[in-house]
Amino acid sequence: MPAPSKTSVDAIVDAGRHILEADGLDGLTLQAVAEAVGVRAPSLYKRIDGRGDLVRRISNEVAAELGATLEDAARTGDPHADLIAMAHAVRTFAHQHPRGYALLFAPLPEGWRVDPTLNAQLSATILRAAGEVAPRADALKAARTVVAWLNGFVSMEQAAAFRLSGDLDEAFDYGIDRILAGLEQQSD
Amino acid sequence: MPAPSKTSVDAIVDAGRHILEADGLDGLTLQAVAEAVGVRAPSLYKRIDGRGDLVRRISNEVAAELGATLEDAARTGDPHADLIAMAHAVRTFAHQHPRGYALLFAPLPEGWRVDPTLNAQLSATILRAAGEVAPRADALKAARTVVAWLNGFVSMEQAAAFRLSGDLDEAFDYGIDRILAGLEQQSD
DNA sequence: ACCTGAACACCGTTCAAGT
DNA sequence: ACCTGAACACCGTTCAAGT
Repeated sequence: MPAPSKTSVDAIVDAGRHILEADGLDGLTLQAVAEAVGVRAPSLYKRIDGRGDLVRRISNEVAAELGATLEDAARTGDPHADLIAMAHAVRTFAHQHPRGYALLFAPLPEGWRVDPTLNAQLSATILRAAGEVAPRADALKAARTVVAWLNGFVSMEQAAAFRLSGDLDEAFDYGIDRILAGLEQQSD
Repeated sequence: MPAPSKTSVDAIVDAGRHILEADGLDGLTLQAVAEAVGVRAPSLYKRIDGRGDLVRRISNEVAAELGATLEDAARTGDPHADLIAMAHAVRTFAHQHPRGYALLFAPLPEGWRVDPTLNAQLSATILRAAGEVAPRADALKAARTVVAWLNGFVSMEQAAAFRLSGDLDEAFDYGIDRILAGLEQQSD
């Protein structure tokens, strides 16, 4: 007599995302997830391959959403304007899903990390625009400069690492403006 | 009959740093630290206030070391050259103490975080140089741009988040060069 | 004064037993 | 086929008991 399913991978990952955002990675226990979806913790192993696998699945979902957000933001066709729009879109996304965003760049154990394919797709949109504001030969380096600054700014903002006062919105706008100016300037 | 001391705060924090670098934050258990210093786990509570307090003390030690490294790197007096030297010094430090460096910017629970005073001291050296390459009124925003990029670059490098190929040393030199160019350029 | 074993409330994970 | 309780090996933390 087969026992009827009480949950699903999707329900588990969704519950996991909510718990992650509410209680942080430490609060994301299999027992909490199990309770949220209405089973006992051991039953989760029928759908997922343990806690690391759950974290990886959550990261993948966040990365896919962030990728879609990025694509949406790059619509004018003007690479300078698109990069600014993408930067703001990423920052807004990070504000809406702080723990999920942090997961994408966290130094997690091997096998917990986001699917490299998703990460590459994420870079592609920025890479394209960066190759148009900077000399094409510098496209990858230019994209890395933008992404490093963007992720660094958002990460520090979330970790409350900007201790001194001062308007962070203004600092963000200043940063992307000055970086684009540097990339657009002809290097000798 | 008083029992003789078998360990000290310094020994505990030092052992903790070694275990952190070797096994990561998850591996930094009080049992592992206790074994390393030759006592049982409950005895640690005579010196430190639990695991969070240990993490905070380790962060503080790392921050102080990084601060000293930064000061050492800024010696030419030329702010442009000093900023480049500081950027390289931070990256080298992060390579030497990857888990400790990550701790400084990790989104840790309240009460685990590094002493704000140390964080501010850390920024001060960069802030001074940034205020000389950019207009003085933009000093704080300029410093934040450099620090965000620097921390973002190093964090992504450590999280293996730069998936595409390409020379990272070259990308690093390119990044600091272009950012300084942007900061030095007169904004209209 | 410091150290210890025992205990408690949690974890993740495995597995035999139920339906 | 899926779910469950029990069990195991770990955690952090508290505390009474030892010296």
